[in-house]
Amino acid sequence: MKSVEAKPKAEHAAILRAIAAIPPGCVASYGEIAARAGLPKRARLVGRVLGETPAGVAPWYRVLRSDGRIAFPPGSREFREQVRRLAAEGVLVRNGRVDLAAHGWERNLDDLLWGPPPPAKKAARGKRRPTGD
DNA sequence: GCCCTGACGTGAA
DNA sequence: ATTCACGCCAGGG
Repeated sequence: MKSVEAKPKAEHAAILRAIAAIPPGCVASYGEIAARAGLPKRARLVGRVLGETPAGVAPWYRVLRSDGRIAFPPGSREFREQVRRLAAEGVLVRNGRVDLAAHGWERNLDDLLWGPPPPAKKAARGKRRPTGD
C-alpha cells in the first residue's frame, strides 16, 4: 500500500493546533505559528489554512503579521472583526497594529528571560504616565 | 504543465 | 517610516 503519502491535512491540523495554543490576551505571527507547527517557512500556508478554516474552530484573530499588523486591509469587515475580538481580550490595536512587545506570545517570554526592558526612550510628546504604573 | 495570486517574511534602497 | 524586490509554498485558471 502506498500509505507513504501523508495527507496535507496533517499540516493543517498542526497549524490549527499551534493557533489554538496561543494564550488569550496574546498574539502570534503567521511565521511563529508555522514554526511552532513544525513548518519553518510556511507562513503563507498558515494564512491559507485560516482562510479555509471556518471561524470558531480556532482563535484566528490572535494571528498577525510579523510586524504586529493585521493582515486584512484596514476598514475591511474582517479587519474590524479582528480588532474587536482582540480588544475583547485586552489587546489594543493602534492604527491597525498591535504591540508585540506587550502581547507577543513567545516574544514576551523571551523578554522576561533575557532582559525586558530597553528603557531608554524619549518622552513621548505629551504622553506621560503620572502614576508610576 | 505554465502563470498568477495570496490572511507571509526579511532585507535593502 | 515607506517602498521595492526576492524568496516561499499551495491553489486555481
